[in-house]
Amino acid sequence: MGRTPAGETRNRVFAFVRTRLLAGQPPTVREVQEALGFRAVGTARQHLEQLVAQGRLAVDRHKARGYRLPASAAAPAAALVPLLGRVPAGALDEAVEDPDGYLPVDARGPADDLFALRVRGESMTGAGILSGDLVIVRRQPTAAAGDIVVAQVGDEATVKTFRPRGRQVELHPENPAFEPLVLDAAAVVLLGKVVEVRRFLP
Amino acid sequence: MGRTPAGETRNRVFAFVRTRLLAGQPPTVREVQEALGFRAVGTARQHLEQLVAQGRLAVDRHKARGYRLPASAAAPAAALVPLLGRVPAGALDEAVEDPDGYLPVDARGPADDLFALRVRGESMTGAGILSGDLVIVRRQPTAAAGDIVVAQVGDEATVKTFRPRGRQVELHPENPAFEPLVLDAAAVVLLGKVVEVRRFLP
DNA sequence: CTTTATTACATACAAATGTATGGTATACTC
DNA sequence: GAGTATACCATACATTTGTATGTAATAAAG
Repeated sequence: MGRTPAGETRNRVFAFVRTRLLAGQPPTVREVQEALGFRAVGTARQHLEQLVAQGRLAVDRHKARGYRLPASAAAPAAALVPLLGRVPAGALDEAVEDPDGYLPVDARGPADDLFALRVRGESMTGAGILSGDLVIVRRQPTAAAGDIVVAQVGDEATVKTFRPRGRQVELHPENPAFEPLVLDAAAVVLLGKVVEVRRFLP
Repeated sequence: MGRTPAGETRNRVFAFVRTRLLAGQPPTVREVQEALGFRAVGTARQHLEQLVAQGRLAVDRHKARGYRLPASAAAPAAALVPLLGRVPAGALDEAVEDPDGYLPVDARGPADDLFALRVRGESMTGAGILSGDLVIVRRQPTAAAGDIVVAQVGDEATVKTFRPRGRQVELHPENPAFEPLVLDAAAVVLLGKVVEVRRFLP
C-alpha cells in the first residue's frame, strides 16, 4: 500500500481527536482507526504519536483513551453554569439544584459560584441589557458602588446598578423611564454581581 | 465491614464522576474507587451501577471509561469558537487558523461555522451591542432584511443591520448619531450573521 | 536506479479496565 | 431472633485497548 499527500491525513486525525476531546469523549486508538478508515491499528497510532511528537497532542501513557490536548491549548476547558428559571425567595441553593439548563463558560476562573438568569423588563437597556438577555452572576453578599447586581426585593429577583446610600441602598435602573428604588439595606438581599451578559439572536 | 449513612456516598460518587465528565475526562471504575477511598473495585462499580439504574448516569457497556451523563442532562457539550483579533481582507479562513483565543458555546447546533469578533465603536448601541462586546457570528454569504450582520467593506469588518435595497445594500447603524452606509451590493462581502452577543463586566 | 522517508498493513502481546462471584458487617423490619 | 436489604471487601476473569514488531508500497532525494 502507498501513501497520501503530505500531512493531510495527519490533520484529519488531529481534527477528529480534537473534536472528540472537546466533546468530552476521548477516543481510543481503534476508534481513530475506524473513523479514518485505516485497516491497521498501528496506522492510527503512528499518526497519534506523530501528533504528540509535534506537540499538538499530549498522552497519558498506558491509559485507555489517554490522548489529550496539551496543557497550553487545553486551557479553555468549559464549565457549565446552571440557568435558573426563577429564584424563589431565599432558596437560591435549591434553585441551583434544579436548573432549566446549563450554559458553558470559560473555566479559567472559579465557576462553582456562578449561576445564570434571564432578564425581564427594559429597566437596564441603557447598560446594554435588554429584556430576554441572560446574565451570568457571581454569588456574593456584597458589591461595590456602580456594580450591576442581582438583588432580591421581596419575592422578586431584579437586576440593577448598586448604589449604597448610608443605611439605605439605591437600586438604580439604567433607563430614564424608570425610577430608582430606594430601600432600607435590611430589605435587600444581594444575590450576586453580574459578570457577563449574553443575548441570542434568532 | 459495615455501612455509611443512606445514599451519601452515592452522591459523592456521582459528584466525582460528574465533575470528571464535565472536565472531559471520563474516569475508570478504579479511578472512582481510589477517589472515594474504596478498597475494592466492586464497591465503586456497585455505586456506578446504582446511579445508572437511577438514571443519573448512562454507560457504554464494555467500553473503557464508558460512564457518561445521560442524554437528557448531557446536552450542553461545549464546543469552542475561535475569537479573531482582526479580519484581514478576504482571509477569514486564515484568521480562523490563528485565533486570539476561544469561547465556549453550547454545541447543540453546528459550531464549525462560528467565529467571534470584538466590536469596536458605538454604532450599534441601540441594539444593545456596546463597544468592546464580543459577537459570535455564523458564517453565511447572505442574510435576511433586518439581520445583524458582519460585513466587510474595504479592509474593515463592520457590524450593522442588514437592509437590501435592490442592487444596493444599506448597512444600518442602530444609533441616531451615525449615518447608514449605502453601498453597491458588489462592494460588500457578507461574512456572516450575528447569532450571539456577549459582554464581560469587570 | 538506489536510497531514504513516509504512509500503510497485519499480527501479536501486555496492560488497563469492565465484569462477575462469593463473602462479611451493619441496619432495619417483622 | 430470623429475615432482608444495603454497603463494603477480596479475588478472579474477560474484554478492551495501548504497545510492539515486521513487512509492503509509494514518493521524494541523491
